[in-house]
Amino acid sequence: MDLSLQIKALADPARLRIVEFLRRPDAGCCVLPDRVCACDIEGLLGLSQPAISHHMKILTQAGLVSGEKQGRWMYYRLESARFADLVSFLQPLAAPPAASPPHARAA
Amino acid sequence: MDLSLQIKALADPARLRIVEFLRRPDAGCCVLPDRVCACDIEGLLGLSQPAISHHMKILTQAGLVSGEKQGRWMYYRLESARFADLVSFLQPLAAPPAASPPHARAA
DNA sequence: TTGACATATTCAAATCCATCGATATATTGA
DNA sequence: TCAATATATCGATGGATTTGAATATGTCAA
Repeated sequence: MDLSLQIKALADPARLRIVEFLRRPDAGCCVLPDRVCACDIEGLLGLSQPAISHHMKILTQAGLVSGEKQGRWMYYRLESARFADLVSFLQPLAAPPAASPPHARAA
Repeated sequence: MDLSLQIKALADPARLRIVEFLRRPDAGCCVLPDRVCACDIEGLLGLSQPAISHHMKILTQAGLVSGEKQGRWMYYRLESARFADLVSFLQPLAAPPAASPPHARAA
């Protein structure tokens, strides 16, 4: 529920790219319909395998992705519900403050 | 344009509270219709004045808020357009991957 | 001009974070 | 069982980040 946790998980260029890749995984060695193997992510960024594992852990702990082990491979998937939470939080901030603010001095 | 900059600016509990406060500033010593004085923010969090100044600088550099000096005081305001950018980025990720992914295997 | 006040900046300390190398665990195939 | 492979964990390191104390800058009031 700590929204800050999810935002912090996205506040890293590598993880941001991972999330975008999970949404639109172009090609890849072992891409399934809507899941992505960790090895593909490793190929995407120029990072070491432990670094990828670390980032996936952070994204998973934040609830933004979920992983499922299948044999030797780890398949990851976006958890769109959590992104919807983020959108719900940000949307009021994206609305111009035109109308009546809480402590408006009239009615 | 670096979306990561804006997300990183929000990835801090203090700054998240500041942003929420800017949207709904309940009371305060010198609150204007849709602007908030820095001194009110200092009262809100339990942080020192330099810390507040630092956070406001980061939020401003990210374009999420804008400040206007008025006499001795600094008035801050949300830049909702930037939050709209964030929403635009997150919304596709919040949509369930139901329909045809780019490399769908049928139709 | 002088004093008081609001904010910004500088500096240093402490903490956190991303990354890699080495290694561990687990799974598959022979 | 043994070798190979995919991923996770550990330990260490360098760099970024948060924070407060001290100080600077700018502005108002008298």
